[in-house]
Amino acid sequence: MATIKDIAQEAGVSLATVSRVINNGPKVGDATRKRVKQIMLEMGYRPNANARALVTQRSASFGIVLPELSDPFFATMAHGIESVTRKIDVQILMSTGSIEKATELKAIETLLEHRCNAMVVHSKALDDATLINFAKTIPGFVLINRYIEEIGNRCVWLDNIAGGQTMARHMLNQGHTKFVIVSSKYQIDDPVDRIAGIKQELAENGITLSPDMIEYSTPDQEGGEIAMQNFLAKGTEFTAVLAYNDAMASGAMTMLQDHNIDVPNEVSVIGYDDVLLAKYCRPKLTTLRYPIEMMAVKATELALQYAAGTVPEADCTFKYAPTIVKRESVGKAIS
Amino acid sequence: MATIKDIAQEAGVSLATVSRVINNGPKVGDATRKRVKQIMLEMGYRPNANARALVTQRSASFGIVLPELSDPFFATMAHGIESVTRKIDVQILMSTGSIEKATELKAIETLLEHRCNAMVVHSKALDDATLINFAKTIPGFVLINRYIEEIGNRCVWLDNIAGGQTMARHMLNQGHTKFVIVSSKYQIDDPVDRIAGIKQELAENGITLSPDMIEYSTPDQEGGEIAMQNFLAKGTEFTAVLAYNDAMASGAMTMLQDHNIDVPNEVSVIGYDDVLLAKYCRPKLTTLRYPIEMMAVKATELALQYAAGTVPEADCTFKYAPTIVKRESVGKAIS
DNA sequence: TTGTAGGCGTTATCAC
DNA sequence: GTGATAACGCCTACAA
Repeated sequence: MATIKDIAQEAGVSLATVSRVINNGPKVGDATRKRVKQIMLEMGYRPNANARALVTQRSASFGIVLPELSDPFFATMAHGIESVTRKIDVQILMSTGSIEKATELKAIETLLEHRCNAMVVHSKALDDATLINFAKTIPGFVLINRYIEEIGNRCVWLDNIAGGQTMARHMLNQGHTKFVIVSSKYQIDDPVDRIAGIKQELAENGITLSPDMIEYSTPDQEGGEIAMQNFLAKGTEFTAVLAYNDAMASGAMTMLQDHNIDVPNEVSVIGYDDVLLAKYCRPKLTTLRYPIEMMAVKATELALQYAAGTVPEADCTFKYAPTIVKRESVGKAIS
Repeated sequence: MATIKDIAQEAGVSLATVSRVINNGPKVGDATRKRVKQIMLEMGYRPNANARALVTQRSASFGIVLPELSDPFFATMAHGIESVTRKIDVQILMSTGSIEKATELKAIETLLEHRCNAMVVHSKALDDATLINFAKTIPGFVLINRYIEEIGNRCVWLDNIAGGQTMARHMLNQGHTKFVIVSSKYQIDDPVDRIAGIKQELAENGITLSPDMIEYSTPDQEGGEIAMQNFLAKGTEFTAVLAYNDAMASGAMTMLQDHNIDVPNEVSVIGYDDVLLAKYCRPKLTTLRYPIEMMAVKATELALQYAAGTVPEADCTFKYAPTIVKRESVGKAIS
């Protein structure tokens, strides 16, 4: 592959001149510039990103670490990130850390080896201290979907407590009083916070939730089915189910329907996330919109800013609140 | 950030020795090795991937170019790729080229600038010649979802003609005779081939499809709705609809249901791809399984092999055929 | 406006 | 076993 040297030789100029042409440097004669460009084209010259990153001390790639791509939620997140990096001609270097401490750590370190100075990371397993430490040494380090007070200005996150409250309130407004929660068995912050929010809102309305009104399962369609099956088997009485996410909500609905329980006429179901399937399942799912794409965009811009040394206003915060999307799975409580 | 030089100084050895330790080189004293490792740990040393790539002449990252991530189909593809690169500690460098010639080209070139020597690319807009040329200069260049004869051993693709035949045959077997196709308005190979396959199969059964039995629209839920709306508006008679993909099928079903036409009792619908939503929509979608994840894995392994110089058997081919997944959206034709 | 030279962090080829 | 030292391809003062 042709190098800058080859071009220089062919054009009869020095390396420096070619370099200037490549980088649209200021002081190059018009004729020279044109000729060099021509030759670069002919020889199919392609700058070596590695060499450039080495000397420049900064990579042209933007790091992202997320659990996995097959989940539409994360795919959407990646899409948000990509939508901004694309505009500024920056490549995405992707690392996956499947919600495991070791993998997440490794994911970040790999990005570091590539000298990414801007990255948005989704980490649930790593402890605060580790993350804080990274934030202090990596200029453009930004966390998404997590809040750590000490580095609050580098966190783009969703208020899950508010989310839980909103879900509960919506059901309350429809007259529901018998609640059941279909939650995730992975006890990261998210499910914990959401349940806290729900309980809080219910408590304010004089309702307490006994532990057996919560079933924990894998946060997917199947998990939702199983959780609902358990409630049904236990003979639990309820008219409102609050799910950890849309997939679980969908699974719960399926199971309900299999038992000839009508949604939303007999039982109401609400999801969380508002991913694609919420629109596709029948009845269409009423859910909370997790503005993940918007948040991803914000996080990316933030990371880029920090990396560029542009520090945002002092202790600004990037907290988002989920909003309700009313579709068809929630109805008035049967009186 | 600490460099190999810092380590050497601190440990009182030469650069060469440190380098050997890092790469588990052969001739290093046990004591020295241990001491150096200790110091690397203490100083938080991290090899510089760029420097390494520069001198080594090969990148530790695997390139992938795809249209976009928000589409679950491509997210699944990316997931397949990631599942193999993860095992061998290789990072993914992602480029998006939104089915446009210029963008696709740029996506590949960027990867090249990073000196990726293995990549799997999904390109629909670039012409054969360009792709063939890349295949000849890039060791580990592999195409996915596209077949070009000249570089057939670097193509991992799905037989869409067979797919079309399979769809049609399945409907035929249920006794259907009145067909309608909901296709994509983007005239890349895929829809064209599928329609060809369908027509072929129908022809063998004495059925010809007039052009107005095909509606073209955007290949998503909304496009499916619009296409179906058009058929309904035209008063077209049919009992079987063959969709370009699951999203369109789902849209068509929704529109049918909105008009109180029962699926599958009055009209049968079949999709293509078998993405997540096929399981979520109601009735559950009968569709063709596009083994994209498996194919992505294959493509990745292939790219890695080629990049390593291991040439697979001479003119091997990597053609996949979609298989039918029977769910609930197809029924016997009403007699 | 153009050229020279030093260095970015590694690996690899020699010597010792 | 270990240590110099020359690349790798590029950028960037500093000279000319």
